[in-house]
Amino acid sequence: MKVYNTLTRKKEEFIPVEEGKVKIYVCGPTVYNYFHIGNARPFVVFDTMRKYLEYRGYKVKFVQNFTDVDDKIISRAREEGVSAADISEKYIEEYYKDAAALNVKKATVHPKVTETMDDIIKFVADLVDKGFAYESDGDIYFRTKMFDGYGKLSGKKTDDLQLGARVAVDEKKENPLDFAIWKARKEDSEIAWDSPWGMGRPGWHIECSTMSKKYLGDTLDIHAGGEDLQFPHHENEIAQSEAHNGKQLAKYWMHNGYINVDGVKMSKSLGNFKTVRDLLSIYDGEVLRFLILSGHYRGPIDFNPEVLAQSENGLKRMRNAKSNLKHLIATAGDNVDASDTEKAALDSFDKYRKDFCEVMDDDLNTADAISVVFELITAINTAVAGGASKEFAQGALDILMELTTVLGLLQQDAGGETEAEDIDPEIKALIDERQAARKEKNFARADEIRDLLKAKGITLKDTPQGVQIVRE
RNA sequence: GGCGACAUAGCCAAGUGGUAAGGCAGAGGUCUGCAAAACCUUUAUUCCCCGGUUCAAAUCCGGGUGUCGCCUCCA
Repeated sequence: MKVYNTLTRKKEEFIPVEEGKVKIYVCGPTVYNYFHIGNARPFVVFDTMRKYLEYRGYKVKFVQNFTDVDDKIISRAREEGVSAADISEKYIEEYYKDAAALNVKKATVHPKVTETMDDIIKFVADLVDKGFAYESDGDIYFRTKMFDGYGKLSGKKTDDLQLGARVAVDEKKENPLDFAIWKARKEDSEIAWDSPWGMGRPGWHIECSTMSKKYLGDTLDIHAGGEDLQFPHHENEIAQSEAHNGKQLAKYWMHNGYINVDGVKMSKSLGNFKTVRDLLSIYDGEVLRFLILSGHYRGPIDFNPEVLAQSENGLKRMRNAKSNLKHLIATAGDNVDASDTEKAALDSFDKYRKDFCEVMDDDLNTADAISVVFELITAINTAVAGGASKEFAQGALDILMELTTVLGLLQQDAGGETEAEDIDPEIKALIDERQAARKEKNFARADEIRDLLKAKGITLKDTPQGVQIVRE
């Protein structure tokens, strides 16, 4: 597999540090609110990376943190008159709900900053001991000019950075580029931990350095996140970790592009965001996932109702294929074994498996992978046009599900074939009545019943194999 | 000011030297009592513009235009 490595600005062959195993760290959310669709992008993209690597037989250890101490959490807690922990715990729970709706699997470990505090303090103390950090009025700052590689990820040269352009230069620092790794408490009511430098809390960047080291060791295979984290967050992580450990932090750095609104980046500060929670009341999670995966992860996605509708319709085509196959299986009756033609068709589907892997191997080209799935679906639908044996329909369903599962699509049983015994007797009676009416060519009554059930979210499709029942 | 990304049909989108995938929407057709689903046909002489290299360029090189991003917290 090839992946684009931000560190080298090139696609490189992916070779894990340890054969057969992959260690991934993805920067997780700061839990002070529901996450928005822009935040969701890295969750979905790197979850897909993980699923694909697992599909290819790698053992993946996937770590995604929760930043549960932060200015925003503190101020939110203050506004609501509750503790910081109340806020962070609530939104961690909400994270899990929304992530599940997007078919994002839980990480192997979801560490929290508050539970890693001893390690963080030790990490900071080590950096001070080594001379890479210094105390100033209770704060600890990282001495960027001590670290030779500073700027190697973002491609920034320290001389070119326009200092103080957007934020006032802090005279507590030796150098304006230095960044806080420990912040002294400003008032007694603020949440704080005891440290050799007094009561305080960690800076943002140090958390990820400590948590990734704690759970994944000195060198990870893949460190990932949104491209806005490249600088300063990831640059600072490299500086801290490599200064501390003397080893390369990550072999591969992967960054996803933004989700835009009217061509402008969606962000909390601009206020032009849509939370996943709100979107889920209109679209189901797989539609959002489909949208995110329908473009290459490094490119931008413009977010608007039209692309959502397109994703919804595209996903519907996939769901129809699944549901039609299930209906064929359920109604196959005596037609059990595949014919020779069907066997040959089934064998030919292996082409799509190969194509799928080929495009995914090329820097996780999920857009092409989706295209391959559509090509498979066309092939299946064509083969199945005059009915199919149970064996064939099952074989076709298996490969369809094999590929879509890697993408995290078609996992929710929306629009599936409903088994006869699952149907409410009242509805079953109506369906039977409609079939009888159709036989007598009483189409007015038949259509009336169909409309009635449609209003209840049950769609009836008359197929050569009998009536197919689809729930919305 | 420094650094970087992007520009392909009505829309979304893949494609880094060999003559434009796939999806959505639209049009026509097949099937159907009608629907639905599905299948078939159709929709870019052309890939922001201008030069250049090459037998051959959306793809490489040079120049330009436009949009966006990072340099504060941000996925």
